[in-house]
Amino acid sequence: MGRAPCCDKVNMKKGPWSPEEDAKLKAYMDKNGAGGNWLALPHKIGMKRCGKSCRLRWLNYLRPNIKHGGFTEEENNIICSLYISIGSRWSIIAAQLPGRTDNDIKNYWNTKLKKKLLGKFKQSNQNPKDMNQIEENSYSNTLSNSTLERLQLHMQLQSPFSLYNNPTLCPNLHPFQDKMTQRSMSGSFNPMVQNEIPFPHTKQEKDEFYKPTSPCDALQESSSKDNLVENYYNYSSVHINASWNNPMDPIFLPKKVEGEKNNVGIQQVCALQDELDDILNDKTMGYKPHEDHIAEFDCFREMNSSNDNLIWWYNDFETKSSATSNSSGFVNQSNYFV
DNA sequence: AAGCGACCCAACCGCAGGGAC
DNA sequence: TGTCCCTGCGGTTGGGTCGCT
Repeated sequence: MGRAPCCDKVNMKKGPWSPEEDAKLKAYMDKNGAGGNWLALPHKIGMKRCGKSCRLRWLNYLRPNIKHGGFTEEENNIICSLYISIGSRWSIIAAQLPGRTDNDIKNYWNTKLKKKLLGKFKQSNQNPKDMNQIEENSYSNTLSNSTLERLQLHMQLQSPFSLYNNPTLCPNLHPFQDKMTQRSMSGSFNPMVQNEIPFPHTKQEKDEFYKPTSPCDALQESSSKDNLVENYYNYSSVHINASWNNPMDPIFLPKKVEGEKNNVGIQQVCALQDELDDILNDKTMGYKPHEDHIAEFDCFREMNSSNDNLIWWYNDFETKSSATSNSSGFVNQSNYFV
């Protein structure tokens, strides 16, 4: 027994909306709103449309203050940052971009941004044999396309010119995150162990975490600690769902390169957390990146600046593959945590 | 001018979650 | 507590458009 359809699909009109339908829906919505029942709405206004279709049309097209196309550099950066951090949570990403809909951002990402950032890599025919090996790799096959894309972007951002590797541009870590970063650099950090996930667990850690470190934090300190805890865990749940409950998720994988003093992967994740934390908790009254931030965090220029970047992913696999006798870079990396 | 493929984006679909009963 | 219904979300589809040959 399948779920009953949301409406009578036989008599429902599908496909593009006519100007008359738009006008009808808009007039009703302007006057009455959906009234909490989208499914009943088409019947009320005498339209042969599914309620879900009406809702979608309203939210994505007819709603006031909707912007279409013309994404700015700032919006590009926000989308990139959030996608790398939380993945395809389009509704969350859209919530940070006033006037943008999740559908719009999703389409924009799939048709423009993703190709700009990843296209060169995928189109390059270098080492096709090795690419096949990557395809056949058992671990990479267990990753979703979204995760693989995030891995590629994540590693792309490890360029020395990337924002998150530039101490003058990278947001300061919260002392708690900094501490966790140091722990990860010292080798004592193991994300396979639940208690190692950088949440404040003990009373001492929680006190340290919530200690004000800036005027903005001090402002938050004035609100109740319960709210802070709730906000932090609400925010954290985004990360848990996105990757932290899956230690194999690439965004969670620190880059382990012999001789590297800083664990860049963890720092990037912490920086993204910090940034996203600000956004989600509205500390910045809306995302307003510094001009230098925008100028330097320019993925596209990075991609175009060096042909070396075209083979960054392959090289990373090579590095890890040669580090041990195991031929699979991914397997090596996953074994690192076991 | 016609054919073809690539690209774009509005719209659809199925699923998950939450609230009401 | 379980079921039903509705909403919201993310993945996918397919028709329109554009550019190349």
